[in-house]
Amino acid sequence: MRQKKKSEFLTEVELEFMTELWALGEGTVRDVLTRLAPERDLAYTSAATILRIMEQKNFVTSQKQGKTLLYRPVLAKDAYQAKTLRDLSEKLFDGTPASMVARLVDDQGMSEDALAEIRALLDRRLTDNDS
Amino acid sequence: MRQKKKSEFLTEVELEFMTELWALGEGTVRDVLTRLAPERDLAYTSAATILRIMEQKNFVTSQKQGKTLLYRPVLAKDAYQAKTLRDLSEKLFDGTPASMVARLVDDQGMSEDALAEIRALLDRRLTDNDS
DNA sequence: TTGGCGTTACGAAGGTCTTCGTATTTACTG
DNA sequence: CAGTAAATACGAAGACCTTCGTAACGCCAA
Repeated sequence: MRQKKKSEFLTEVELEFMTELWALGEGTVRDVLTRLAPERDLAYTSAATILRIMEQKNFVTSQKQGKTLLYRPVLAKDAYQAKTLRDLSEKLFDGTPASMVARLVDDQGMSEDALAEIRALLDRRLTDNDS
Repeated sequence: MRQKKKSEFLTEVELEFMTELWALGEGTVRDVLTRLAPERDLAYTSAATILRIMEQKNFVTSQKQGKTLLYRPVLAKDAYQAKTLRDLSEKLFDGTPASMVARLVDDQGMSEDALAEIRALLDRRLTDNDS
């Protein structure tokens, strides 16, 4: 029985759950469910199933805490963000991250401050590498 | 019969096809199929099905050219890129596009050249706004 | 120990995605 | 007009995703 399709990325719902786990650091089914918007109205067993599947896919690990399972993200949010951007850059931006930034800067309502902040970050990164 | 789930984004394979259509401007099933990597080895009828579905979803339009259909993207690549970034920013970057750029810049896999290019882009944008 | 309640495990239904085979249509050629 | 080659339309299979209901499990209180 093959390990199916190496699933590298979170599905829509999995991302929804992982977002809460990242915010919490760790959490039970109940913890995550509680944090979802009230209008989400997902059955408890559905949430449990989603987390169990996420563990099968190695997106989270679990550990028994009394009678309940405590889930933890395997990958930090930072790392997953970077991974996702790399993938998107490759698939939709011809593998040139600069074109991604270009599109962001052109089309998003990014504030002057945000832009300046990013440039400062770049300067720091570039001089660091020069050393 | 409801209009199902309003599908805003391309699936994996649809993006693969749309990428070729964007590069071509327009094209037939044969045109797109020819441009795919040889090892892709997709049946002609599969390609035709994918484009037909993409038309149902309003990602492309078609027009008869002799006996064959000529497909055209509905959305320009720029516009789709922007749309995708907006969605990603919202779902994975707390709705702050600047944090997206920050993550890109932090990523160790990014080349010196790419970083310099991004800074040039930002500089241009900032001086433009100063005027 | 036993009942009860919250949790976990499992299976199934309904939907989408990807791929292909078969059948039909179309335009051209003799 | 009939035949051929290419294109289109359609249906179906198999995979995955999302959701839930039912069953089994585990802990604690009376």
